[in-house]
Amino acid sequence: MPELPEVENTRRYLEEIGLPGRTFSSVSIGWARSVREPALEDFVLGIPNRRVLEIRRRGKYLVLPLTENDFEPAADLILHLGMTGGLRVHPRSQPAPPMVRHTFSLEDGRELRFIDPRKFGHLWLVPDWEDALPTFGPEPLDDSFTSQALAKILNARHAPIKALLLEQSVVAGLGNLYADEALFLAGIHPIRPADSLSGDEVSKLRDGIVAALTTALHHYDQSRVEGWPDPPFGLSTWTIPRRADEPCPRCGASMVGIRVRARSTFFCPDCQPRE
DNA sequence: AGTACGTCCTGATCGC
DNA sequence: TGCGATCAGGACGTAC
Repeated sequence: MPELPEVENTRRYLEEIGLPGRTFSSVSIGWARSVREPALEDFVLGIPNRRVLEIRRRGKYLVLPLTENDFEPAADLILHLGMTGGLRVHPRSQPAPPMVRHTFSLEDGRELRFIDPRKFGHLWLVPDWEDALPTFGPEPLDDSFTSQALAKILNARHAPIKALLLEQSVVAGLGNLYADEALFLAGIHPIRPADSLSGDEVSKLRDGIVAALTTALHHYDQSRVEGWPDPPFGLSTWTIPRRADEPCPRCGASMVGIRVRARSTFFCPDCQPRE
């Protein structure tokens, strides 16, 4: 699933293939419900003749400031990949892969293709992205993501720590897989109430989050992939097994699978004790 | 306000 | 072997 490392990998891919500086000529929306804002006809009218200034990321969202005069941002195009979304830039002559839901044509003869089998991805075209999206928690790869900042948030909440790690208002960019990975690296049981974590545990959790994300990013940087959904999604080379009864990579005990907030959750009962 | 759960989607996998 | 049922989960709406 596209989480922070997959979205960041996509961002770097779009930079490397030279999307910044390119101008859209048109857009084709193949699934109208993907467009969150504005109305579909206004979205389609707002794309042509606008140039991509840069490609930014906030949590799992990609933000593309667009301009008409090369300097002043005229609007922000926001892309969210949902669960199965991916972006590709191909020559228009190249056959489109399956499940392309939206196509942004570029003036250089290429197309930005939004692949999204399950249609959970979303698009916005707004004056200012910060006004269109809800409040985010800290960006976990920024210097501001300290254990003190994390503790302040977690100490005020009693829900299972796993559930809170999935909330973008707690930490921006974590999803189900990296939340499990971070808890494993920190040695913390996923259903521990957030406000029961000691300062030392919160510190280990912060480090686990950073380690899980940076390890994945390093993996993607070693060999840039076009991003989810398309193999290689190489997590199997380093992540904890997401299947019950498989051996814990650290101690060999059988991994346990439970559900937290209707999300599949895997942990090692020996490395992540309940108490 | 904090917490919990249903909903949207469809391809892959499970189970009888 | 075949086919219907279940699973997967990011974010939001609704309910308590």
